[in-house]
Amino acid sequence: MSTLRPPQQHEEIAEFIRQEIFSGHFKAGDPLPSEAELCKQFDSSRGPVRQAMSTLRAEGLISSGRGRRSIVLDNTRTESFDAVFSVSAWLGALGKEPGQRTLWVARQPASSEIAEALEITEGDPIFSVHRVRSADGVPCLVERMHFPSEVGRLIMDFDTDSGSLHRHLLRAGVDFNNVSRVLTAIPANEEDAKALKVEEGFPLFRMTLRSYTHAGEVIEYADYRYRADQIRLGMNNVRGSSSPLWVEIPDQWEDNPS
Amino acid sequence: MSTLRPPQQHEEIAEFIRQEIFSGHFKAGDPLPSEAELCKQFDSSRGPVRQAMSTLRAEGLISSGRGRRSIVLDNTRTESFDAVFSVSAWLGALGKEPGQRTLWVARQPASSEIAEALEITEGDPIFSVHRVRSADGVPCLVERMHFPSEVGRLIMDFDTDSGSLHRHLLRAGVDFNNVSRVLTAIPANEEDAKALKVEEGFPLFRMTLRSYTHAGEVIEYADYRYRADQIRLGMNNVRGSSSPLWVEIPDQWEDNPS
DNA sequence: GAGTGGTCTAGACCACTCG
DNA sequence: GAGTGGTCTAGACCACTCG
Repeated sequence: MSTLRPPQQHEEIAEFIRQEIFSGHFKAGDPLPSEAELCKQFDSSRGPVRQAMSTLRAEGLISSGRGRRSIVLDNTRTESFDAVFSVSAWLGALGKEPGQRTLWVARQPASSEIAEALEITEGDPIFSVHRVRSADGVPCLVERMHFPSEVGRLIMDFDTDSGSLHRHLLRAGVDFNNVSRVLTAIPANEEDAKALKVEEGFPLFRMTLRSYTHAGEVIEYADYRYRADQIRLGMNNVRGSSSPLWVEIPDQWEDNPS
Repeated sequence: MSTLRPPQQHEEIAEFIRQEIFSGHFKAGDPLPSEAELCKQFDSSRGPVRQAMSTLRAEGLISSGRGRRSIVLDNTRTESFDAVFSVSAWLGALGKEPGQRTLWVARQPASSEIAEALEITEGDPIFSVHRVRSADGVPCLVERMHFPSEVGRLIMDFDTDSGSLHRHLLRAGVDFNNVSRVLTAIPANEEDAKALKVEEGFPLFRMTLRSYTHAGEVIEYADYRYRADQIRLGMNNVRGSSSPLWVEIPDQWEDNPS
């Protein structure tokens, strides 16, 4: 439906510049056309042009400054919101064929950890799905998703071996508005080890994710584990734009083994 | 100097709302004042108000949508650009006392790895600084920074045991415009192990960082290593805003040990 | 139907960059 | 001094939400 909506002017302008960058017509370091030129080219006032530039700055594609042309930055990979919380979308964007094998699906009472993450009461019913995800057939990460019952109910008629669970939930009208993720490291447990074909204790990246509705209700808590030797996480930041990102030292910092 | 510039209207409005959120007057889930109300309150037209809202959306503090009030999101920690590339600024923001002990400083020819990262020729002179950084006196990360000679020259008259090197370089007029970071995992080598007081092979987070000028020249290549059990990295993303972030699977993916 | 934020116009002034 | 992007005004129309 949103794909049928005629694109807004500022979206058209941003998409034009994006395509020029990705296709290589605008190269890293090149100055962009001036705002005045873009206004003429798109028969637009400055508002939509500036909104497009703002979008591209937020994506880390360009850098702007008073008195000089905006220029194209070097790093062109950025993550769409979908890739942020859908493994299928993420692998698809990387040009890999996503696969999945269900380890188990359950309707169960929430453990204290999951209850806290979902902001419900311990013992409340939740739906859990554990899957191994693969890229071009190679096991790539273990995915453990937990949903409160009003969302989990929508999974009952979904074949978890068949692809993107998030796409299914979006189609069912679930209002995924924003996500919060935390990355740590953890040794592989028995289930991880079997699924990823490594030994127990092998170092893994652990990314936990909470999805919220616009109203702030938690509708998903998920735990993704990747082999730490097989993944890279990247970030681009431009001066003047603060990014929704943070790094912290947990409180048990003082514990100093070895 | 930039701190002496009178604040722009949109900055005042954004700062007002930010303070209301951080002080707890506006709580998670609360609706913000309408744009019309903020226009009256700040005797402003809609432009600056909308620009302030856009800033706060990019910071992950609020969520907006057509037809309804913007609301305050739950996760309020965000990273300023300074914290992105200055360990001193980052620890300061966490309320910890930053410390540093210089391991060594050298003017040396660039290795092939560093030359590639700095986009110079192998063997060109570079300045390197290796330091152990601590938080409240506890060793916290190993920092290895490499600068091309035109920047590195500015370090000669800086006491590397005395604090923020980036602040020194900023004052000297170095144009840090944007940074690109990559996070991976790596086992501790001998120098890491001694500095962080762990055994060789202990799992570390490795964050490499490249800083660029507005013109796209690389002015710094740095390698930070943290104990993987002592750090958490977080990200907040709102639907509709794509963030300058990516995750990838390196090419040697097929190698499947164990 | 009243209120809201998203989009857009057409103008203005300014700080800054660059030749 | 010409050109540029940053900021701001004062208006307009619209899609959407909500009671």
